[in-house]
Order: sequence, then structure tokens, then C-alpha cells
Amino acid sequence: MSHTSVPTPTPRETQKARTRCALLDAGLRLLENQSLSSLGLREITRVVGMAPAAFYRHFRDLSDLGVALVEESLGSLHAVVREILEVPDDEAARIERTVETIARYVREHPTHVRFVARERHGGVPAVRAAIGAELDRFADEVAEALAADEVSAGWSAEDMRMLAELYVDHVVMTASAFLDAALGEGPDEESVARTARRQLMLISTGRRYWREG
Amino acid sequence: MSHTSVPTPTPRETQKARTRCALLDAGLRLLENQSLSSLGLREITRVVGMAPAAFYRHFRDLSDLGVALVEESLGSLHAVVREILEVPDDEAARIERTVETIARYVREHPTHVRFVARERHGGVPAVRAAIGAELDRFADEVAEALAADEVSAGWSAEDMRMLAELYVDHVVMTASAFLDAALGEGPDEESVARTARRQLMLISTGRRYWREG
DNA sequence: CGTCCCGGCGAACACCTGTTTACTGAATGA
DNA sequence: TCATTCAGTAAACAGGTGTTCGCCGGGACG
Repeated sequence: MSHTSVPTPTPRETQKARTRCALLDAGLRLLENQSLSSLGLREITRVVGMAPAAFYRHFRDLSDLGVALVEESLGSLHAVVREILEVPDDEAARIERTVETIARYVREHPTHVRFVARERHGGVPAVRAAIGAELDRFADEVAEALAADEVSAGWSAEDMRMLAELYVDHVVMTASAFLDAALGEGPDEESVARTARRQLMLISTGRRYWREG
Repeated sequence: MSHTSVPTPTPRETQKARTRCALLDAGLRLLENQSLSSLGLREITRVVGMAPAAFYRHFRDLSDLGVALVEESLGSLHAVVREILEVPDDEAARIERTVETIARYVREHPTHVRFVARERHGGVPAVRAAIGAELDRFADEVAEALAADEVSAGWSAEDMRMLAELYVDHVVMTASAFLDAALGEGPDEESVARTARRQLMLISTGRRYWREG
């Protein structure tokens, strides 16, 4: 297609990327049952089956691996968010679609979701910051998309922002609840979905009658 | 007052309680910069200034100390919650009072708040469960108190519950945001308060027009 | 008074940790 | 073809860890 600088990844590079990915996978797997700050470098290399020193060929730190996992977990989600928000829809249908999308994402990537939920307030500052920045970006995108709705006429930028943050936080809470449901803790998935739908409905109602109540 | 069974705490017991409290304090202090699963038993005893083996005289585990910290952090809050909710008020005033109470609590007990926020989805199952149970109790109390409002006429128990959970989750998020503000990360305290007030106003609006929107 | 209880101590146990060092050997590129 | 690059190795380093043991000494109590 385009003869621009796509330098044909040499076999060596692909192999390096392969083991780097293996490290990330092993890390994510171990993080199902512990938090990043208690994860050991040797633990990971042992699972992958290589010498501890080789870890440094790919990451400086464990927190370095952590922020890489943040990208992997949240990076691919921006497209999904835009897709959900850009389709002009009946409001109820949009909520339904949103909740279903969250449920599916949690079902398909439970370890990533667990990682983000756990490390969002976890003990590793760099990872916390990376997650916070990514969630901020989500809030920006949501605010921008919501501003296009006719319901948002007359809303200040600050109000749009606070609404977007409310939505983003709610999505994170819902994802975490879905995760608990998938593991048998707490209510089952359908209950979580129903609660989430109603909460979103309630917020939407508040949004519609804002400044008039 | 009452000559019931209050067995006059013997000097030995008070001393034991004293060092137990010292262990809890030291743990909480260390948990400012790390998570529970990475906290070392020896770290704590070193801070307190006693032999590692003495730890077992007070706690079986580190997770045991963790659930004790959960009680200490959240146990005293139920009275506060009831107090806020039981005063019949103008709605705006109630919101104002709620946000101010959260801000004050975070200011006065930052380490406890940080601990709860961090371990709520953290790596120690027992502590996670303890926090979850306590937050469930809060949701129960909020639901019960809100049901007394005239706005709640015709609300099903399930709807009350989903509203209460929305409030509780929002309070936790707000407390965490206040904490970030206190540490210079993110927006300052006044911005957090304004956002929180508006979000609560929006939810209240949604509540007022529920089932009519 | 004498006995028991029990919180705290110090030492030792076996094990695991992150990091550095010098090295190998295959893919690389002139 | 030959020199170079570099992902991965093995070994050693200096620490740290949780847990167990027997012992001490002062409050508790019959």
C-alpha cells in the first residue's frame, strides 16, 4: 500500500517482541491473585522459563512492566468508547448497549479489568498515574461526545466534565462488579447489569432535568 | 452507672491493647506508601521496636491485621452516616453537609481513607471481603434512611438499593479524589468539592423525576 | 506466699529476593 | 565472509523474609 517507513520487522525483533509479550502475559496471570507491589521479578521469569537477568532486556522495573500492562489493558478501549457514543440512538438503547459492552469486555478480558481495578489505587505510583491519565482521556472523550447531544444545550464545559467523570467512574465500578459476579462473589451478572442500567437511567434523567429541578 | 460485666481492665490487658494499637498504627503508617500484600511483618515490628515473634501474640496473619484496620477505618463511620441522613433538611443543604463531612473525614484520617481505597480491590481476599461487607452495610443504612423521604414514595426496595449503592460508590470515589487533592495530585480540594456537589445534585434531580422521565 | 500465666525476647531455621558480572551463540549487516 | 550486535545464560552477591523454638520476668491470682 504505502512505501513509508515500515521497516519489515527482522526475525530478531519479532522474537524479542514475542518474549516481551510472554513476560506481560505471565505478569498478568500472576496478578490475578496478588497486587503489583508484591509481585516478584523472579516469579515472572520463572513462569516464562528464563533467567532472571533477561528481564532487564525488556523492562527497567516491575513498575515499567506495570505501565505497559496499563496500555495493553486500556489502550484498545478508546475505539470502543467512541463507537458506543457516536451512534445516535434512543437513550435506553444506548444504555443497554453500553452495559452489554462492559459485560462482554469483562467476560473476554477479566485479568486486564482486574489489574486496572486493583492498581488504580494500588501501591505503585507510576502505574496509578498511568491509569489515572488514561481514565482522564476517557472522560475527555465522553465529555466531547455527550456535548453533541441536544440535551446538552446550555451546558458549561465544567458541567459536561463533571457529568463525564460521573459516567467514567460508574463504568469502572460496574466493570468491577461484573468481575466479582464472574468469580461468584456478590450478585450474579444479570443483577449487576440491571442495577447498572437503572443507575444510568437515573443519571440520564437527572441530566435531562438539569438546571430546571 | 450500670454494675454489669465491665471487668475492670487489668493493667496487663491495657498494656496488651496498647502494643496492639501500636502495631496497627505502625502498619497504617507503612501502608501510606505500599499495599498490604507487600507489607512485611518484620517491617512493622521494626517500626514498633519489638521482636518479630511478638507479632503473633496479637495477630495470626498480616491479613488479620488488615481486617482489624478495616474495622478501625470504617466502624466509626456508621454513626456519622446516620447523623447526616437523619436530619431532615433542604436537599441542597444536605448535599453541602455530606460533601463537607467527607472532606473533613479525609482531612482528619487520610491514612485510613487511603487504606480502604487501596485495599478495596487489593490483593488480600479477606480484607477485600471485609471492606465489601462494610460498604454493603452502609448501602443498607443509606437505603433505609432514603426510603423515609417523601420523594421515595412508590419506590421499590430494589430501586432504593440501587440508588443507595450509587450514593455509596460516589462517596468512595469522592473521598479518594479528596485524598489525591490533599497530596497535590489532580485538582485541588475546592474543585473536587464542587464537582462532587454537582454530581450529587444531578443524582438528586434524577431521583426526583424518576419513573416520570 | 507461691504458682501459673503470658507478652516479649533473641537466635536460629530454610528460603527467596533484586541486581551485577562475564559469558555464549545465533541473527545481522557491511 | 567476517566482525558486530544483543537476547538470553549461569553464578554469585548481600541482603531480606516468615516462622519456630526455648527462655525470661513480671503481673495475676488462689
